[in-house]
Amino acid sequence: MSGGEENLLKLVEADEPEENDYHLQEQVGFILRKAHQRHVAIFAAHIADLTPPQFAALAKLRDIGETSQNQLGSLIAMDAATVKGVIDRLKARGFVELSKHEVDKRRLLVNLTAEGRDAIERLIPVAREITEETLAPLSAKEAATFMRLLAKLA
Amino acid sequence: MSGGEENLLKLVEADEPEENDYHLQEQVGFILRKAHQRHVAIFAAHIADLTPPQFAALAKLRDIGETSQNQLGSLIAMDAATVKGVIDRLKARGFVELSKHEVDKRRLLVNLTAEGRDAIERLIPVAREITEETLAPLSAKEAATFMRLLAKLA
DNA sequence: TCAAATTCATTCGTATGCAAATGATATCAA
DNA sequence: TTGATATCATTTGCATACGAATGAATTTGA
Repeated sequence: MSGGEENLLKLVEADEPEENDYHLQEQVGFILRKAHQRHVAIFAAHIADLTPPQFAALAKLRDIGETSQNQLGSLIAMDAATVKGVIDRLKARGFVELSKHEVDKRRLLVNLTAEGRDAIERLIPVAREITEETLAPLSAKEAATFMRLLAKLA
Repeated sequence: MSGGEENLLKLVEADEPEENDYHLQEQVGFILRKAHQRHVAIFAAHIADLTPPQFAALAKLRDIGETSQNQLGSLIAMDAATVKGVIDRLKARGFVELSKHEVDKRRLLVNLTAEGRDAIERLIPVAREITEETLAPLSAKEAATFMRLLAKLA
């Protein structure tokens, strides 16, 4: 029972076998946040005049055509408050137009304008480059594995 | 040479072998954003009175002790403007205290208060649960692989 | 049928997150 | 030494992101 015993006891005290140290840098949430930050920076470097959420809205509208604002939001993972701001700004830019649903008067329909369609068609090839650059630190095989696992977490 | 030929030609027209369709749901940036959202939701469910960035600041201060605001920011991946807001709110909550650097008068030193230290010590076990729950959709082996690849992207 | 519950959208408040501009201080270099 | 640079912090402006509250319209169910 020589020196250092107290510290050792402290370590073993807890119910679970927890280490005394905690490394923020190794936590999935912290790294996830950094990886997302890096992606956004790559996106901004390629597409300066549109944010990732704005791009997502246009890309989804291209896929499915006219939809209600909330429906669009749920498809691109934005709550009602967030999607409203995104759509407002896209409307101000002339990329989407809004109209009222004839039958269900609660709904606000969103659709691409010709300009919005041109923009998204033009940007999709750039978006492919952004995806490529984001995944560049990984080999093709690693990238495939990563995408598979990431999808499970999302 | 029967019907559909024109569509086929259109597809092959481009320089690169690009598909005509673009699936937002398969883009790494979009999934990364969703995975991050899910993690933040899990975090909030476990720790209601602190955000992930606030937690990160406290955890890092616990690691390294007193530092300047900007230095802390770079360690937890926040720019100067962002870290200022986070520290301001932690100060208002009594979790950190600020002081001027004696030699370099530009620097603003940040340190944990006793209350801040208590809080972070108490929350670290909860943070381990948050990490665990975030990775729960993956097997242990998958989680290890994922963390290794994610770190390469961050 | 009609009251209760649900859905759609808006608004408000709070918290990141980053670019750009600014001011104060410190460091470097001629 | 001093003039040019660089660093630290702050502020402003803009854009997500989400909880909570609200109001309008629709759907449900007893």
